[in-house]
Amino acid sequence: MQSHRLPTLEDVARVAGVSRATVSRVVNGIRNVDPQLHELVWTAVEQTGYVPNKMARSLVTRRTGTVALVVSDSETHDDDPFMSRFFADPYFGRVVGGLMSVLRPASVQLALQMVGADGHKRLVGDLRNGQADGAVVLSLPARDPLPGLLADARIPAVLIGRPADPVPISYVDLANETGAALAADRLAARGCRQIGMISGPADVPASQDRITGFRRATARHGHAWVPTASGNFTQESGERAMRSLLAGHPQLDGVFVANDLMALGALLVLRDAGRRVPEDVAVVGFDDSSAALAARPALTTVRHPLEDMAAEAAKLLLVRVEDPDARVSSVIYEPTLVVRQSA
Amino acid sequence: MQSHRLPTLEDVARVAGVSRATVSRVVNGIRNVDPQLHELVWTAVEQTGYVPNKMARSLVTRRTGTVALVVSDSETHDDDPFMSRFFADPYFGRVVGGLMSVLRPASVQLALQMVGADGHKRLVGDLRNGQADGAVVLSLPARDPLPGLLADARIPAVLIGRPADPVPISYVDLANETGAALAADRLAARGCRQIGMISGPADVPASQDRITGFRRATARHGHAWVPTASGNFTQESGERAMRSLLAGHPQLDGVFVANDLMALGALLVLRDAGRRVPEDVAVVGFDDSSAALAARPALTTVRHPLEDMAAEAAKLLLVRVEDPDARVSSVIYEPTLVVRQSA
DNA sequence: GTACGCTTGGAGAGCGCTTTCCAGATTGCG
DNA sequence: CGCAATCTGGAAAGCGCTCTCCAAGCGTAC
Repeated sequence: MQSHRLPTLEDVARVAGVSRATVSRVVNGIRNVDPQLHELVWTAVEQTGYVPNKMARSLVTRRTGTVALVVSDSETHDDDPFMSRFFADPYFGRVVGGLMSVLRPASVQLALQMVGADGHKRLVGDLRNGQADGAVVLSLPARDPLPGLLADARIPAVLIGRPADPVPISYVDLANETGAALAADRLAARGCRQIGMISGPADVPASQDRITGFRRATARHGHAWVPTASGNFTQESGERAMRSLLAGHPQLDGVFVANDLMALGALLVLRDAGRRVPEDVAVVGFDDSSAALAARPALTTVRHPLEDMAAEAAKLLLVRVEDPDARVSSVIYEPTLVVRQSA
Repeated sequence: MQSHRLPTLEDVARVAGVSRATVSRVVNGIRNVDPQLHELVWTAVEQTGYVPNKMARSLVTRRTGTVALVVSDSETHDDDPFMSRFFADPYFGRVVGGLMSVLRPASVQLALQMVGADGHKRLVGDLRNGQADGAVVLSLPARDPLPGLLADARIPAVLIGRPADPVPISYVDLANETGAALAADRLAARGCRQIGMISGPADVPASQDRITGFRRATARHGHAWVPTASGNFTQESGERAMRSLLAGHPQLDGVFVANDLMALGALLVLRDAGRRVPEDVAVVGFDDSSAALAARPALTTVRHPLEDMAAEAAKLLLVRVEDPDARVSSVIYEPTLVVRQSA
């Protein structure tokens, strides 16, 4: 084992009896190098245990081989504890898993970045000079200025979930409206007469789309008006919303809940209220997260292929990193309904 | 906005009319620099929009300001899909959240690294020359060689969960035995006569400790023999284990389940079998994950302060990065029992 | 036999930053 | 008032790598 200093290109060159340039060419597999020299160099590399220094390489190539996963919450102050709660959400893990599935084969690193309202400028600065080659952005709140800043700075970036305001930036998203419509159709098909909805926060695009899509579809089925209570995507808020919905509309016999976690809460409240699911009240969730399977009765829900979407985002980003002038593009995934027991 | 080239130290120096060295000193807050010059330099920095280039800085300082979160699964081949499943586990998110809570205030980046059996050597190589300043290791399988390799290479590293074999490396862990004993005490206090256990995989240290601790404590309470079924920490495996346990020991009136997810499964099976919880069968889980609260009845469980532990791991790592010769240390957390409804 | 084209390896100029070493300026004290 | 001691800012040497020239070396054709 080397004492302290790690072997450098120089060392390998000396051992192999060639110049640094030649070693560099061999290591990077470039150009025509005499096969004999090629061989010679490789043995020298093995022998010295040489590993190229990433920093030095990046300094000249202007490439880091890293992309950032930016969790942006512009409404949160930088040292708020809020965001750590976000990490516990299955959402986060699914995204990471999806990203990794394409990043790892491409030998690209993933660096985690959290940024609150105050960090936007610094983040863009850091990104601009090679903190990372690009960024996948998870924009929590509505009207996040970050996508715009990123676009202005010409930093390769891909959003997961469409931006609230139109911005020239690539993104992947789910056809949330279609998904919500699927839920509405199911409820209607079951013959529900009095349909309600538990929505997410009103200012999140994905949440808005689910509301719009659900309303439009129920209207098509003859339900002019759908009572709605809103939560913030946590189980607890789902319980609260269900309680209020039930209080206002006792004959409710079908409800669409904008995510599975809230649906879980709704299920508990319904049970406590003595309603059978799905006999008395049919429930449809959204996301098809692991919670949906864990629920009793198992949740009928709209499948949200988050892993695939994250993987696609990673692919788009990689393309964009390769060619910064590539066309801005978006990929919209079609949700499907997963029928289980709750509706 | 600059056209293409970002401003460098040189540029700032020219604008301020001083040398690069002086700008560097000011930017890094070093040495005595004339307050007037200091001021001058800062305005030049603002004016040019200068952001130090991390790569160049790292190249000379040998510091990256990044630590890696290594998810090691030496039993998995590098392109197995297994690990992506791991990300969806709340465990992962809790660790990330805990790490971030100390890394972010310290302005240290977190880079995600997954590594299977084949990647160990490369990982160590990459780490050794400045991929990252150190690593927090999440070692999934038993007998992972990685901790040893890391120690040999003198790479600052901290494990979450004790290593299977003794290795000179820092770690944080939970007093799993104590936790299991807490569960046993609770079951005994409730007057359970026929106690069973659903354990995790036999080769994972944490799992072993829970088994040992539970057996020892039940023995103290006069239960010489505890029937045990094992799972792999998933809900589904918990269901299976519960079914087999119930089949073999119909008069079971108390069960300790080695994690909450499996406990969730056990609860479902018990309900299907017509057993009331906790009246007929008392159930104690482990982890106090969000699943424990979501369960009905809410799960009595052993609290596993994973976020705190991860935060501590980050602190230990930071210390070690600062002083590589710091003493190897371990921090063991004491679990507590969270009594809810299931026992 | 000379000229010309092509291949191949080496020299060397940076990439942007930190940091050591030194010279010049300033101060304190005899 | 002079000399040593102290402080400040600049020049310059790298950190390890890539990549653009350039000079040989070789083969071919005239």
